Amino acid sequence: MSKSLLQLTPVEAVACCSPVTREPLTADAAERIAPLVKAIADPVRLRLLSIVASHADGEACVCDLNDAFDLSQPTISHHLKLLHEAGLLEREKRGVWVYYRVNAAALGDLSALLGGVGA
Amino acid sequence: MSKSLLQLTPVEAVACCSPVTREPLTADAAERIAPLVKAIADPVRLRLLSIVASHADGEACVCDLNDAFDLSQPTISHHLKLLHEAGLLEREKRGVWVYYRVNAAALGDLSALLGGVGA
DNA sequence: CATCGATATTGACAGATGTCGATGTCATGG
DNA sequence: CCATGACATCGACATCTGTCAATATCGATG
Repeated sequence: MSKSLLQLTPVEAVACCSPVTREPLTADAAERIAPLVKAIADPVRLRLLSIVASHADGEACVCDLNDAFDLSQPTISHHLKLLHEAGLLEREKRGVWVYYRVNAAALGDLSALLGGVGA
Repeated sequence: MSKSLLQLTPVEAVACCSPVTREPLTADAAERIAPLVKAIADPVRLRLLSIVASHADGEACVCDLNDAFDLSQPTISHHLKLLHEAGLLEREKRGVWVYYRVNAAALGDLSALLGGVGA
């Protein structure tokens, strides 16, 4: 009943791994983790994530996000899509507007993966 | 006496910032952090970092690293250079061999930046 | 149902990135 | 001082990525 590995979002595929500094990553693990890191390896996406995360109610409307950047609306939409596909942002449409909120566990897993604070 | 901002390695430029989830990143901060994230946003570099970090004595010779991959020596050298320039790996030449070790604080800062475990 | 406004998708393009083979550098050993 | 072996640099190339303008989709509203 579980999804095949290839259907997992990057976030789901990462939740399992021990910290990077503890033991050598396997090639497979690295291939699964890298897309998640890539998702935040861009200044615009870092800001998007940060704005959503620190926004009141923990969610932000796309309309707010567009205004925060000097970029076209399709470009912002593109970055939001990447963050969503990586599993870092959740998407909810309410009426005409679309709201994004961060997947809190995702950033935590990624952080633990790097810092090794977790088990 | 301090280096100008542009001379800082990505790692040095990041050590100052509050967690991504606490308050919106400024455009400047995002531009400084992104290169550090980019440095680990590649499966080969993730593995290199992981192998070095978990290696006995905390350091690894390039000769060991080359053997761990099915890639050409220049390619590994290239990735090591990127990690070094980002400030994540330190480089020491001893005789004919070159040893890399991780900048422990660097990964920690990055982890804290994402996870917000720090202040 | 015609329109409008919010968001997503498409197509195109310039620039960045990962890879390799060839070559350079530099310390060591003969 | 020449050869060798370890590592870095260079130049070329294919692919990936970020961006935009144009267009599509889809609720809401008159």
